[in-house]
Amino acid sequence: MTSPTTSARRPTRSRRLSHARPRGQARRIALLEATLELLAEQGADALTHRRVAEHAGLPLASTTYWFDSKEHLLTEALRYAAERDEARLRRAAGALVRHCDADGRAPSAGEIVAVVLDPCVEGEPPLADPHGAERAALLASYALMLEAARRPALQALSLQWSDAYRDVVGELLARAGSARAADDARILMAAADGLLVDRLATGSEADFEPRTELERLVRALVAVGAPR
Amino acid sequence: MTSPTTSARRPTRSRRLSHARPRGQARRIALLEATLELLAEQGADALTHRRVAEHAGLPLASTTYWFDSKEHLLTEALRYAAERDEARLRRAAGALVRHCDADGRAPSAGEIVAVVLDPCVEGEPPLADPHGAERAALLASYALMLEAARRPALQALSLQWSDAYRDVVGELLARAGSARAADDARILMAAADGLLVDRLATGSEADFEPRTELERLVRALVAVGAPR
DNA sequence: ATTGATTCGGTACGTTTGTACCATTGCCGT
DNA sequence: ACGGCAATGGTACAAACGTACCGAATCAAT
Repeated sequence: MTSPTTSARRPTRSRRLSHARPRGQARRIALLEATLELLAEQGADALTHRRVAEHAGLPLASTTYWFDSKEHLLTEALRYAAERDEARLRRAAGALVRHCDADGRAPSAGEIVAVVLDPCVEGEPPLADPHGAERAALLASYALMLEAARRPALQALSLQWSDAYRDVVGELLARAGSARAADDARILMAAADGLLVDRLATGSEADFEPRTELERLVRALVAVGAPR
Repeated sequence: MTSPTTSARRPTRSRRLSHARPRGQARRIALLEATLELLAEQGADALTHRRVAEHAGLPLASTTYWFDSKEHLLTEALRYAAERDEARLRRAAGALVRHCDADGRAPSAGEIVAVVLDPCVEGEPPLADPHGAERAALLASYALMLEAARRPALQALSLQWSDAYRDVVGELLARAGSARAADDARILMAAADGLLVDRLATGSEADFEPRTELERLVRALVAVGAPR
């Protein structure tokens, strides 16, 4: 395990001083990302200080230096994931709106779905990068929801995340002609979450395509308008 | 290290286990239910042999007697939850179909949604707490999905669960006039899961009503029919 | 009543866990 | 050059962990 070769390999100064390891605040970020990746790859019960540190290539004590406790580490990791994903969503939606405004047209169902699914379907092959950052973020976000279901401290964070999606996607749906944009956005996001989780959980990555199913849903919602 | 067989045994001479601790196979079930409740209340990382045993009111060694390992216990608990929920779904759907056949009419959107949401509004005998039962079953099923996302052994179980829902709900939607019942069922189940998780995660139990939102969705899907 | 198999439950053991401690190191204003 | 303070990282430790062990209790069939 340990290599007590104290005399054989003296730590060369150049190697130590170069940023082979992140230092300072960058180390904090590295620990957060290691936490998210571990959460997605191994599950919540595999999250330990030692595994996080090893996965980040950092010493054990760095985890307790930058985070008060294991719970604090998990909370901050989920906040980090939420903030990053919300920023991504607003960026993607803003780009779409500007693009449509320039053309003087409404966003299509396909474009709206593309914004929603942006982190999940970069390229078509989902198997190409099964342990990638997108999958990690996705699984981490669902792990957050389950944690938040029983931990009030996380519910505010989860609510903010959910509201952001409904706000942004609702704006897009309104432009597409939805008569009840906020409600439709909630349904669309719920369906997207459900489809993606089902896809991950069943491993049936070739049986159906979330994108086409969701486009059908958007068209149905917009076409039907408000009931009564 | 094989666990005791789960094959059917002849009934013991009398139901004498009223006041005493459960014994035999009943003890196995008690451990499974304790596992599910603990999973919902405390999360996956709080699942330990000692906590499960204590929650079931049984000695520590009973957990390793009836289940080879902690992983085996978790797997069997999720299988138990899936089988029970699938049976409940088929029972509820069958009752609705018979009722509609007797009246010579199609099931309404509200009735279909009621079948889907049935576990959330009706307490079941094995889980005691009327309000906790829905949460426990729901959270356990979502925990299963996340576990299955990274554990192939659970994907078959998760796939069977998902297929059962699509099969049963698809039949109901077809009767209601859906032109693409299987696809619509997938969307409806995904939306239901997403809405319920969002409700649990954000704690916004008064902000919206999944039932009315899902009825809107069903009407939209049925009305729009097959595109192209 | 005796027997053999199953079930029960107390206990023990080696490992892993979260976290605390503290000497050392790098950075920066003086 | 040199203090100081933040950051680093090796180590320590009690508690909790999964699991193994084995005598006692219970049951079905003789």
